[in-house]
Amino acid sequence: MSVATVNKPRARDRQATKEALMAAAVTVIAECGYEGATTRAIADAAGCSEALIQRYFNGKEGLLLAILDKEDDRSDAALFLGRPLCSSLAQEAREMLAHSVEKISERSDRIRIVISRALLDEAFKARFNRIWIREDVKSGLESRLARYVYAGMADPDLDIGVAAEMLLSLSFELGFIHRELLQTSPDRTNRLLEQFAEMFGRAISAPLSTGRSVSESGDAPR
Amino acid sequence: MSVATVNKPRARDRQATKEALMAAAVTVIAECGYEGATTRAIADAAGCSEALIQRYFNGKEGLLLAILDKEDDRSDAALFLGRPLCSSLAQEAREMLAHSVEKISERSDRIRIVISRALLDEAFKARFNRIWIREDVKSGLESRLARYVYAGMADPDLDIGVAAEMLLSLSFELGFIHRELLQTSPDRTNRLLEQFAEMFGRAISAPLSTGRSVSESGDAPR
Amino acid sequence: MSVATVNKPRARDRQATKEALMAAAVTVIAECGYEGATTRAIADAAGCSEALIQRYFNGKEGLLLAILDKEDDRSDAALFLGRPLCSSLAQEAREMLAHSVEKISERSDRIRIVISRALLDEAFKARFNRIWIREDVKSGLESRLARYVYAGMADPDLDIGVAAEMLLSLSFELGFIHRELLQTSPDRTNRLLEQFAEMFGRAISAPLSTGRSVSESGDAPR
Amino acid sequence: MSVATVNKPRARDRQATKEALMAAAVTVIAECGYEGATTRAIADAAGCSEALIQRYFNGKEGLLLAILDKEDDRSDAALFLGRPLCSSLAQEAREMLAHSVEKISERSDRIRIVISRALLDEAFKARFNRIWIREDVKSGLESRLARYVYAGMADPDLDIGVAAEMLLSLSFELGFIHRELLQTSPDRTNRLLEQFAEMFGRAISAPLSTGRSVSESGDAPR
DNA sequence: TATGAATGAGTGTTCATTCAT
DNA sequence: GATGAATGAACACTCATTCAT
Repeated sequence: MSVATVNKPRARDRQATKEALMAAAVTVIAECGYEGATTRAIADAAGCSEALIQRYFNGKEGLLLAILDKEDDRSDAALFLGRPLCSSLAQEAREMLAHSVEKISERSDRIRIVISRALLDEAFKARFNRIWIREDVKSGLESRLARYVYAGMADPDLDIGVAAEMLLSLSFELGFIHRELLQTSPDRTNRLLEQFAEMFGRAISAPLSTGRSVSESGDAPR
Repeated sequence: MSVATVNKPRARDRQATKEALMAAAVTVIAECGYEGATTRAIADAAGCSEALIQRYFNGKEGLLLAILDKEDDRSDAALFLGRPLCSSLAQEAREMLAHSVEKISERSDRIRIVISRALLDEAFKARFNRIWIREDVKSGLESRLARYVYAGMADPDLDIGVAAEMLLSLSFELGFIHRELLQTSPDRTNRLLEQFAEMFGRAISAPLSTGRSVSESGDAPR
Repeated sequence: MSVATVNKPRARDRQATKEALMAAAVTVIAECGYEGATTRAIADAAGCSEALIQRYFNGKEGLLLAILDKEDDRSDAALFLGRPLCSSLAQEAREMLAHSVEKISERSDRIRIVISRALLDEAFKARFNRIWIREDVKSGLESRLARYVYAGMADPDLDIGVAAEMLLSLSFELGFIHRELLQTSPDRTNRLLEQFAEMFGRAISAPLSTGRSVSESGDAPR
Repeated sequence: MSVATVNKPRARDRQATKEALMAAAVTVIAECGYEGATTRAIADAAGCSEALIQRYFNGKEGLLLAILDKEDDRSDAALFLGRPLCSSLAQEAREMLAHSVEKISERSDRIRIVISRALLDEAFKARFNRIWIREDVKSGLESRLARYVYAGMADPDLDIGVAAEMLLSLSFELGFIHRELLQTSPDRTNRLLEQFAEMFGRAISAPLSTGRSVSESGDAPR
């Protein structure tokens, strides 16, 4: 009614508003937790009205789901999988781990939110797994490892699938568990990364006589 | 008068009620999430009045903290660390992983609750890490690995600390991430465990010449 | 340009849309109650935009008022009042009641809505009564009854106005209260209608003092 | 924290609070309509906290149901039915109508609320009818009328059940429709009551010859 | 003109917490 | 000490309405 009535009416751009809400939600939830993040706070952060969370996402839960669905990004893995093979398995592991750690860290807020919720909500967990478990990524990784086997660099007796799984596990450990949960410093994470890669290389390298010879000596200590 | 008071459950009840509340809280929170778990539901599950959560734990948050503190259990790691060395590194890894996976699964509810919260609450995360990162466990594990090195079974050039960290990482991956988050089946988890152990053994085994020379000295430490 | 505008539905649509909105409102309100009926649901049912409720009716309340005003339909009562007199008062009552019950049932949704609201909203009730209480209908009915008196068929000592009121009361009872509120079956309603008509006939045809003296003659008519 | 912190903590009397809430609800809903009556306003009027509406009545709807259930009062009809017979049928009708009108007017707020809602809510209507349709009252009334028949004062050929229904209909018309909906003045209501009673008496009195004689003259006026 | 994006005031409801008993 | 009645602040969500396009 008075002069100061100019309440910015926000751009009338449905898509932009939806994205502003999703970005705001990630920020606020990462800070306050899912239930701690009020729709009011999210709307304020997005610079729009609370009601739009209901209209566009069918409520707060829908907003979380939309964030989860956005996690379904096929592009960055493809990027890595398309690169030429490395000169050694250790180097391959190093680059794969480094790539993963970086990608995870870029999306760490979203991942924290989504995993935190998945741990306590069965339905959400199921949906999360449908999106998170990337069989294409795993099989892409297996293909690469298979090429090392073919090149005589990796032990043909090993289960390539398990090796791929181990690499994925280590990347999640370094990129998420250490960095986001245990708060390991970047320096230490990098050192671990280097040495995990080294060890992984040794673990699946074509057997030098060592592995065998040692097992021949097979006497248990003590 | 004084006689009649004997009828009422007294003093010792306090401790029993506290524990009933904590157990109820774990159950209810695991089911509904932390904020989804109402004090009413917890009190009902514990068979007492809501007000006691206030009195005994200084509120709901205090109850969660009490649960976290209970995680600080020094006993089961000690159990494993006290066992005799294995006949091979792969076997050592196998037993360590199996032990961890079992222990984690026994406490999976509490761990899920606590990690879910730690991911989104900085203060809680700090407290969690003070309790969760068990330097004693890690150094115990390093000691065991060192004895394999001393026995010529492990590569003395490798960083024992990193190897221990890798083993811990793999155990968390298998015991928690796969079992609780990714819902990997027990069968597949066991298969992964076997092969991770195998690969870990190869990763840190002594290389060719070294292995031999040390293994010649082959007397078990201790 | 001028040709193209013909493609767009124009001018006459305004009235059609208004009526679509009113019809939709009756349907939706009858189903969900007045406050339960959202403008969105009404607009959807009418196949147009919510904003038109604002533009055309000046808001939701205005839409209700428009519905109420439509109740002001002079035609059907006239229809009945224009018919020739019946051969008996019971028959007159029967036909009048049947006519009313039918008319009420045709408009039962609108009536339910409007009465439900009138019961709890003084202003609305006043407006409702201005429209609902049809003095013309009542006096038309009185005229008819007067003609039965004139014909010697009805007791001239009775208050014709009261008799008309009684007939109107009974028609409302049968047509609305029984059918819409008490959910009396159509069969039972019809049986009541027959006998109410019969009793009404006896009530106003008997000469005053007769009650007792005639009872001495004790033969039942019919 | 300051001096003025003394927020009356209300008597700790569950039953009293429940009744205060129900009374407040009747008042507020009668004034504002069901949906217009906010739980906040009801709680304020009752002098307690909103939360108690949820706790005690399971929400606003439950509060309305509780009000409806209170309508289930067997006592006042019994009062009337226990009285001695009157000297005439007209007098019987007069007293019955007067009694009903008075009882309805005493509870008019509750009845308005409950009927207003029943008109637009099928489930509520069903529940309302289970409580409102008092077969015991109707059969009590029939018994009384039967005694007039036995005394030779009422026509034995008439359907006593229908006569009772008519009386109940007229009482509802006078007591509720006229008084609460049409806002007929008390004076006019009383005049109608007197004459309705008179007419009812004539309607069911033992038959007179008039009926016959008038029907004999059977030519329709006009 | 008609639309639909946007809003803000206000809803019923929840819940950890307090406190008289 | 233990209870449960009571609370108030805060919640997600609704909806009639406004207004730029």
